[in-house]
Amino acid sequence: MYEIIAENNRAKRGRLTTRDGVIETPVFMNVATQGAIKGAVEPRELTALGCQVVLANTYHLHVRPGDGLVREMGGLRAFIGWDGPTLTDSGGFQVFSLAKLRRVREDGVCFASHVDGRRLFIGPEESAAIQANLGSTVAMAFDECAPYPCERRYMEESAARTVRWLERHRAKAEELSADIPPERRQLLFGINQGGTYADIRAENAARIAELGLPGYAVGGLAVGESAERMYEILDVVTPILPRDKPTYLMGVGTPENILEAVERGVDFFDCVLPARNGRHANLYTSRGRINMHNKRFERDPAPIDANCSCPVCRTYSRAYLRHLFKAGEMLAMRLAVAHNLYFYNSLTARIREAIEGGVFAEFKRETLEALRSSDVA
RNA sequence: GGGCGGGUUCCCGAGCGGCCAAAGGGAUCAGACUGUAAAUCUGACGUCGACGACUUCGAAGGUUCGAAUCCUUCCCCUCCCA
Repeated sequence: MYEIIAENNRAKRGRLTTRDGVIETPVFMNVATQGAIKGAVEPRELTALGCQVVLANTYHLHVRPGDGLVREMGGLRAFIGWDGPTLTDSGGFQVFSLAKLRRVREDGVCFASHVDGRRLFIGPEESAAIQANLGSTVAMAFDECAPYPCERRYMEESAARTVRWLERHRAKAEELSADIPPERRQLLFGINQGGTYADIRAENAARIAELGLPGYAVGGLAVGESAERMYEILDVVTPILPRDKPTYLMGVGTPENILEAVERGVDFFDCVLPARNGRHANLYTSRGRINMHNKRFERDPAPIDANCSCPVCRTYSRAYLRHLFKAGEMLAMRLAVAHNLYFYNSLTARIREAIEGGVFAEFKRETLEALRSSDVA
């Protein structure tokens, strides 16, 4: 059940109560595609890093170790040792990221496994069944994340097909959960598509909004178009999607993107950036991103971010982090990813506070200004 | 003392008469990364007033139109024999 606790213009401060726990929004979900945060941060450490929701992937867990196995092990949460809510992406993103290994058809998508090349088919029914086995708190509808740029005709077809898939996905999910009491059922979020075509987006959003789903996502953004274009699309779409349901901007984004999207009414986010950038020695600070490989940190005794109170910043210096990266120590990534996740989780926590306090606009302006200051030395 | 092999740009290591400022690694210095086929990828890496010029391949001479590559001497190093 989703309730709006506070609003600043279009920005929402919400709360989604699920069978697996409460999610305070805006929220940043921490990405654990294969049931693990890349960079070796343990699931049990995530709470201390401010994480509320762990995101995993349908395609990847289906390929390995197999969703049947996860079910046998008690479901995703028991399997990975995470108590809180989870969300599984449907495999729709792999239609985009594994474009060379798949073929899209009306009934679904044929993949050649990226692991061993074996053929596998995922359509809305398969995705629903896999996610039911995984037992995630929130399941995402199986969609096609179309590339950018994308021809208008293809985008029209693709978005329309994704709507048909959504209807099938919902029917299959209902069938699979027939025996489960309503309050124990997995939530299904529909996904808006349409690329950068405002009219396709708008029509698509109106269509899926009618379905009365417990949440809606905006997909297919941040795939190459400019940030400005992305904001324009959000301006078109978020007013059409039901405001009394959570809105999830998939795969986004930078701290700046998140602030801009919250302002436009988005309350769920996820992104690989904090983990990937962490592994690549790029650390977030309140005054912009820094590259820990840089020579200027060689003898820097300061923490990554003087304004950060994460476990890493409370203990270790930039000089030590830089040394760990230079030496290729695994600990470098672990610490860097932990810090970056904390940064993102804490950013959304501060956004929630700001909206509650009615000062989101000022908070956004000041935060953006600081992020752009690059005054990190 | 005799013999073999060898000394290449920060390191390792190709090259063995022109296509060589010199392969390939590493190190170093930068950069990218947005529902993760990513602990990955890209660029720079002798000097300079740089689509060109200049100085390099242990040292010094020499052969040649032209040498890191051939010859001579010298200086180091490895290994083998005394």
